[in-house]
Amino acid sequence: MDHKTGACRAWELMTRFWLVQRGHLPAVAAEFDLSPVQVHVLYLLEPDRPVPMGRLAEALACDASNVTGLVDRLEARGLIERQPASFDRRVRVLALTPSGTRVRTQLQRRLSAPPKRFDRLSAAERQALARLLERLLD
Amino acid sequence: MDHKTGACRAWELMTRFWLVQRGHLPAVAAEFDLSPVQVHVLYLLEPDRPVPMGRLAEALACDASNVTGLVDRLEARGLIERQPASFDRRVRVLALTPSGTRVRTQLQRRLSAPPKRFDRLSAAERQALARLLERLLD
DNA sequence: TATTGTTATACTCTATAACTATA
DNA sequence: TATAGTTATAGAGTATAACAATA
Repeated sequence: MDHKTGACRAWELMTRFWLVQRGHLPAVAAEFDLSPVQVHVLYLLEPDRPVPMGRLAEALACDASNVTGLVDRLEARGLIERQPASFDRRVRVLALTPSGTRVRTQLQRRLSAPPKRFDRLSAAERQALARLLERLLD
Repeated sequence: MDHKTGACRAWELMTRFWLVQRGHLPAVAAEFDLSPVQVHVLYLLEPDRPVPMGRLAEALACDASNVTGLVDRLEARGLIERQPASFDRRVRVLALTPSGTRVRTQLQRRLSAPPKRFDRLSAAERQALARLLERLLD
């Protein structure tokens, strides 16, 4: 019982954290003049790692038709571009433009900046947390 | 330096987790025939804890005008209801209906169910994680 | 005067269904 | 035949500006 309770408590807190952060995303996105989903897309597109459009739909858990418009608007802003895929002529892969790469770098820095309440944990505790999360997230 | 790196690594992983979960939300919401933001609203409305509409806008980091339509649709489905606020006649507070309370309970159970990869951590590690997260989230 | 919530408007996000090109 | 992506369409989510009621 303690076993199960412990697991649930930790996961419950992870869920709470996730939903609180979800509430912060619109404001963070607005700092970059982006929408929440645009932030998510940019986050998923790592530099020099083109992603097929279908893979994006999977990661966002949305319909493929939705990705078309999403990509249209990001492409119109010059942040990403469609490229043909060498392995299959039906597939279009997405790559960051130089401009998109710069925005993504700033975004990553912004998202990775720990909030001030992180000070509550000592260096050792932070490392312990990082190790636990690493094992949890692959 | 180790200090700062440790903090960033842990937070970076929290951020990664958050965005991965964000990708899962549409599918979870669909299980309940809800949209992601509707799940978020229901999660924020605890039973017997009426919330002013303006507070909801804050928590979602969205404009107040947006909350009107959001609440309209949830109210039309009989999950929540607007009530007058005793302390200020301009304010409308939101409360779960009995039906909304039931849906929220199921939702909470669904969201709190730890994924199978939680097995990677021992009971002691899960407790340690829960303790660290508790201190981090207030 | 300032604030809470609504309305009108416009644009983005999203899914469904039908389509094109390729496999 | 099956799959990747697009188009057309409709509805939900979102912000801005103007408004009504109340503080």
